[in-house]
Formats: sequence, C-alpha cells, structure tokens
Amino acid sequence: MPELPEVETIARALRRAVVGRTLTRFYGYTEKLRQPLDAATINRSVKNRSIVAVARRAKFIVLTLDHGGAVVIHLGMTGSLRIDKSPRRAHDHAVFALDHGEKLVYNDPRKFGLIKFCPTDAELKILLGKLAVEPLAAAFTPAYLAAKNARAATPIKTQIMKQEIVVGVGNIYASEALHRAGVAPERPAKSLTAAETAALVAAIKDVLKESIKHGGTTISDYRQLSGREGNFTRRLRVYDRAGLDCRHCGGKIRKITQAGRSTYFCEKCQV
DNA sequence: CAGTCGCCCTGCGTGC
DNA sequence: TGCACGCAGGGCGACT
Repeated sequence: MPELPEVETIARALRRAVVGRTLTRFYGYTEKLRQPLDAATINRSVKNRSIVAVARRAKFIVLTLDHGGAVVIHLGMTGSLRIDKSPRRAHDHAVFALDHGEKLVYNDPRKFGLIKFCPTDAELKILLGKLAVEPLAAAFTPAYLAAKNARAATPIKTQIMKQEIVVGVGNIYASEALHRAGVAPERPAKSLTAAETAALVAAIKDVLKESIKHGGTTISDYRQLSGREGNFTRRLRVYDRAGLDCRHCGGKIRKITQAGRSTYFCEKCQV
C-alpha cells in the first residue's frame, strides 16, 4: 500500500494526464471493495463531466469534477492506477473511460481500497473532514506532536501511524523516520524529549519528501501511474532489512511486531 | 479510554 | 511437487 509518497507520486502524474479530460463512462467489475462499489451511481454521476483538479489528502486521491462533486479513490494496500487501452487484466475492478479513448484503470488484488463519488462538499467532508494534519504542512510541528504525545503510553511507532494524529505515515515510513531520528520504536510516546520530538518531526518530513522525489517505494504491488516501480526502495535504511547491517552504524537491523504490524529498527543507533 | 486484535481479500515465499 | 502457514504499503469494528 501506498503511503503518502506513493499516493502523492500517483496524484501528480494523474494531474498531468487527466485534468481537462472528460469522463465518458464508468465501469465497475466488483461490488466488494472496502466500501461497496456502486457502479451505476458512479457512472450516472461522472458521465460527461470533466476533471478540473486532482488532489491528494492523506492517502486519498480526489478528482474534482466540473459543476461540483468529486471522485475519491483510496488504494488500500495493493491498489494501483494506470492509463492505457489494454484489455482487462486480473484484479482490474473499475475503469473510467476518457474522451481521448484511453482508460483510467483501478487494479487492486486485495480489494482493500475504495472508489466513491461525493456529490457535494459536505459529503466529501464526511469522508475526509476528520483526517488529521498533513505531515508536510507547516502545522505539523514539534509542539503539535508533543501535545499529542503528552499523556500517551502508546509506543511511538504506533503513535505516528495513527491517522487521527498525523496522516499519510504508514508502516514503511514510520520505521524509516524513527531510524533517522535515532528513536527506538518501543519508546512510550510520552517519554520522548523535546529534542527527540523535534528530530522525529523533521525526520518524518524529510523521509516523505525524499521518497516523493524518488517516486515512492515498491515492495511488491505499488507502481507509478506509468507502471514503473518506485526508486526509493533501495534507499530504505531499515524497512524489510531484518538481519542486514545498519547503513548508519553497522549494527544489525531487528524486526519486531507492534500492534500487529512489523517494525524494523537498529538496536544500536536507535535509543 | 487507550491500546490491541481480528478481519476484510488475494498472492507469494517458506518450510515440511 | 504440493500443501499449509504466515505474512504483506490500510483501516475499521470489536474487544479487554
């Protein structure tokens, strides 16, 4: 699944490819996404409407249509988008036909994603309005995170993955940011010093920005809109590197489980 | 309430 | 080879 850098990479490419295009038809081939996919309603809503903007909010992609209304897409763990004219492939669950004959195709083996049409800003707000601050926004500051951490016994790794605290940070970048900040993942959130909190906020921003610059991280399914893999994978310092040497200090990378998710860290340089 | 667990679903790698 | 099992970028509801 794509985390913030992967969704941002896709959204940027999508913006270049589809803004100004008109949707001629929507096809859905399954109803069983994370939220039921109502193809008939979506088709009726988007048909002959043009796309005026593409945005990302948290891990959601928002296609704003003319005359109001928006299509919201979440890629779950294994979702991807592509634009082409090729025949249907396994796990292609939805298709937006475009006016120049190409198709925007939603593919998702595990069906953890969603596609939803929001006719009004109010409906959009129900879906996106409760999301917390964007990590790359100026409002995500050490003071903000410190306030959220103040009374939390939650391990800091679990804490920064909570979408009600800060959005977009998933399992890869939580481990990566903690390594960059030199903070051990099992530390209770409230135990971080002001300096550590500041380092962590900076590390989160840095790792996300760097990953966006390199087109995101491909573990298995993630692809850019072009079909290419992300190039940040080779720059990961701890994620999926259990047993290997830490690139920073030469110590061994360890893997543990927190809240049911794998965490990777270096025992030597994270304290 | 904070925190963890199981579940949604499919595919892949591992080990027997 | 084949099967069983565990695990995988997310997120939600149901527990303790």
